[in-house]
Amino acid sequence: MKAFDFDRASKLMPALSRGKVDASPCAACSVRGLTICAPLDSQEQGQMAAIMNSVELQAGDPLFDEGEVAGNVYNITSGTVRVYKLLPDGRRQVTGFLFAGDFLGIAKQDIYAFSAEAVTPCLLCRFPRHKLEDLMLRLPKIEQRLLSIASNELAAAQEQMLLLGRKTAREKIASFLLMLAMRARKRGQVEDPIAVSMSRTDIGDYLGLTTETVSRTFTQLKQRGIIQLLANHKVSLAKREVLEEIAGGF
Amino acid sequence: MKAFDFDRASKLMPALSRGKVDASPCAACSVRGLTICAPLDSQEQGQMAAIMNSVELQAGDPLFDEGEVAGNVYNITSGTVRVYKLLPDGRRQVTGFLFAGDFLGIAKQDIYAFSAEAVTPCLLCRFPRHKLEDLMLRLPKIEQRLLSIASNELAAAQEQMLLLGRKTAREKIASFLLMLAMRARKRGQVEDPIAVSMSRTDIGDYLGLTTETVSRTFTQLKQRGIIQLLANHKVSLAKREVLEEIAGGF
DNA sequence: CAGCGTCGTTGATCCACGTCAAAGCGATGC
DNA sequence: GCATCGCTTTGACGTGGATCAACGACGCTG
Repeated sequence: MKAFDFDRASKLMPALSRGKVDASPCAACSVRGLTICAPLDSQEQGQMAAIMNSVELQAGDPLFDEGEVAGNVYNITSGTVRVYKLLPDGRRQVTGFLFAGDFLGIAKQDIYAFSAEAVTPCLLCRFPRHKLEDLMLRLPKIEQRLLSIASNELAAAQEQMLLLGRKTAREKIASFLLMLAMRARKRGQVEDPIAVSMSRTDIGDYLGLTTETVSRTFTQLKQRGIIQLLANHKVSLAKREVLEEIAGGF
Repeated sequence: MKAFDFDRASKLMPALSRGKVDASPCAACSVRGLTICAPLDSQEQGQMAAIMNSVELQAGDPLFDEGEVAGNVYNITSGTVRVYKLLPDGRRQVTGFLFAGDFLGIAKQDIYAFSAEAVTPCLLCRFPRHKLEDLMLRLPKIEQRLLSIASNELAAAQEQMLLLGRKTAREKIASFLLMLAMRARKRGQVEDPIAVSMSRTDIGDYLGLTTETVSRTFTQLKQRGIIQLLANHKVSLAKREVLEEIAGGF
């Protein structure tokens, strides 16, 4: 398990060393309503901003690795992050994709239970855990929000277990596309031609399939006119009802 | 989705209607150290006990169904509970087994995201959610404990996704047996001849396999001398190191 | 202690998906 | 404009686990 390379990270994330943030970085935040900051008033947001640093990542950059001391939590402002676990022989399970507005870093004890990497270029807000915990004592709303986020993630994890354990390849792909559409809608983005920002390999590792099966299943759905594969990794859900029927109870 | 039948439940759970609890039911509780009550002093435990009801279940009894209004949370005192989700055509994914000391009922919004049933006869402590939420405002330790429980469950869920998406049948069974042993140890029970309280079907639905495959894999491990199948659903982990090697990074 | 129902085991066969291999197909750089 | 590289697609083939079908082994009940 490779440790987080802070020197490399500093070069890759210029904002990280700058330290000082803008006067009111949160005022302009487009995902404020979605995330952990949602229940806070502007004075309280200021307290959050005071312990926050901005982080910028290139596609492929690691955020942290499984087993590492969990020093920070993150809020994604833009971009896509993948979260995954590895088996010793290299088999990988992507346990989630995170988008703008999503929160990252809830950890049992003080050790990350998974690794995280940028899928696309990303902007994030980083909070040192111990400072956030101090702040939680004064602002219990944060802790409540965190519990609510954890509950939602738990429900999503159970849905994903149902998918991994009991759905066919076609049902998995259909569920995946609908999940992307649903989450794009939640953060106010267009949800018909959805942007599929991750590779076939990432999708396969998320759904418990190989890239070949993912590719074949996309082709099959395309040939039946259920989806359209467009340029720039966009996918149109031509027959959403059919997709919903295939997904089966997502 | 069948709603929870309260009348039937009342008959099945005599303790439920009794309402009044013993003077200090928690003092004698054998799982106090493991569960949500762990961080509370005896006066605070009294406050918990005041909003608590005892519940007794027979094997197979439902606790609640997915989609139902999440009115209660539970603490398991003894027995085994299964938590699961269904697809419309009846395919089932067991998302977890719960044992003495485990907490049940963290729900996103106010709707259960899964169903729960007794696998064996069970004793539980039941807390009405709204009363527990009131108590949380006065005892933030409870909320912290709940967040900690949720974090642990999240880590376990990710481990299970790795298992479901990327492990072979043999690796799944090995991981499952080691998980049972580990959890038996945590609650202070014997962990070598482990008690396997659930059926092959339950195990299959937990691991994303069929009963036949579960049975064949058990037989295979037995023939290789790695485990022994004893009477009364007990299994001895004859060669635990081999099992750990097979499980691969659990 | 015989009869019955549930659960577990075993065998034969099938198929959805994995594996292996090679050919498109954009992007990027020279 | 053409070589290169990574990603995706497509094809041929193999296989792990599912399915279908008996059969055995308990535990329960009368």
